[in-house]
Amino acid sequence: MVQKRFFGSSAEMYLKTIAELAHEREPVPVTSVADRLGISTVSASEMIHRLEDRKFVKHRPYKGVYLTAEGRRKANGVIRRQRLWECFLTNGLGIPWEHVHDFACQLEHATDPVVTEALADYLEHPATCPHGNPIPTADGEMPALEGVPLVNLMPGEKGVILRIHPVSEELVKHLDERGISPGREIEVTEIAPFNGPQSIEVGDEIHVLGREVAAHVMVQQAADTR
Amino acid sequence: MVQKRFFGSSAEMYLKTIAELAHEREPVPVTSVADRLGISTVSASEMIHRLEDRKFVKHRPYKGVYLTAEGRRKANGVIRRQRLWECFLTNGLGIPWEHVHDFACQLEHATDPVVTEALADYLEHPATCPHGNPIPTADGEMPALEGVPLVNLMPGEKGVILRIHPVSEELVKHLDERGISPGREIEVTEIAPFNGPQSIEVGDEIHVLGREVAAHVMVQQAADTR
DNA sequence: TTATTATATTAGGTCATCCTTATAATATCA
DNA sequence: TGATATTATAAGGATGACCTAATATAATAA
Repeated sequence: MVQKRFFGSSAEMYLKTIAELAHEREPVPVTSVADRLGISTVSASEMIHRLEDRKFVKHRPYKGVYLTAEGRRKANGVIRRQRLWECFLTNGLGIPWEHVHDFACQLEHATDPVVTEALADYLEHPATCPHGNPIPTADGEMPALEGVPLVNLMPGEKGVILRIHPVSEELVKHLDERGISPGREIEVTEIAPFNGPQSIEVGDEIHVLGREVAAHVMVQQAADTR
Repeated sequence: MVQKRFFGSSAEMYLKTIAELAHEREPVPVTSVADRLGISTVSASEMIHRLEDRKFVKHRPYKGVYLTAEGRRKANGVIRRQRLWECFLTNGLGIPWEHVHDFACQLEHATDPVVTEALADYLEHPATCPHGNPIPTADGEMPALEGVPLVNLMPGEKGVILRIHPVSEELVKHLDERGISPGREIEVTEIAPFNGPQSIEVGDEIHVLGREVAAHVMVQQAADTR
């Protein structure tokens, strides 16, 4: 029987999206939420009001949305489920890591807490998903995040890729095609003028990354040894 | 992003339900479908019309519903996903087999074909789910079913439990508590008068099963050696 | 064959989630 | 400060999946 959930997968997507956007900018503009979810701002606004009624978010008109403590807990729960599924899909089922994001996104809304925790046990409580992003704890805490956005590095600076913010499958695929994945060492060789794209050395190759893309790649910056 | 499916999980539940009820009686009365799904007959009727428009079922008023070839393929796809998940939840995650039914039911509607087949590979293509029910093939064929309903056995007749029709978690739990699970040998010791319940010997114990329940237990009947 | 029961349909509603179009309010920049 | 751009809200609709109550029709059993 199709069970009635006390709130639908849509609401979960909103909370997750707000949480993901929140550590780029807080408060999160409603417009960004709408864009990311591919819906109209009117609909997003509507839903955010409903989420506010249920005390999951706080909306400051013309500023943006914040998660409440409860909302953050819920959002982290969703993210936990998604990232655990990503681990399983990649490591268990052998699905290429650049594809698992969307599959996991479907599964995350259909996963009972009992299944989530059994899955975590089974996977031996991984610290991160295949993209390198930390997996929230069972009680809804997000582990502290390290690293700086790749886009902040200046020419000559080096680092190790920590994680890729999985905004979309296209982004992940784009990076994967350029050999950029967690653990790889990179060096910024050049930045084009006028806030232009970065040239990045990965292994023996040099790739050019737009700023938008590089903003979603987090690196552990190496001590500058020039 | 929440993807738009060309039809929702509800429709999948209808098809699955019709398929499950079909080998008890064909055509399947709309009332049975409604009962099983816990919805009104009006709603069921409505949805069945929609499914008929899409050529998944054929409805004969006052008789019941049949699946079309296409509908059966779809239904078997859903059942395949569910039963594969049941295998994983039981054998992989160690969730007790009497609990996995509902969890798998949630997951089945959120599972991409790519994931389904990767899962099947991972599980090494099991023939049956933990309840003993056959898993349809990737192209939507349901393997032939053996066995007779336990309720058909007469006192003195013996057999081996092949599978339990997973109608509900309660049914499975009820049977599990009485030691009735696939592979067990049983003997009918008595049938109470007036179409009453059966007494079943399992191991050293004797349990009494209502006819409704016993109708969902399929057995491989042993040659009568009295 | 008729009365009873089972099944189907019609009409009118609810709820969540989305939409477009139009207007109002605020922010920001020149 | 005033003009422009951004953000919010209001109004009206659409859709899918459900509901109840009332009525119509077919099946079945006395």
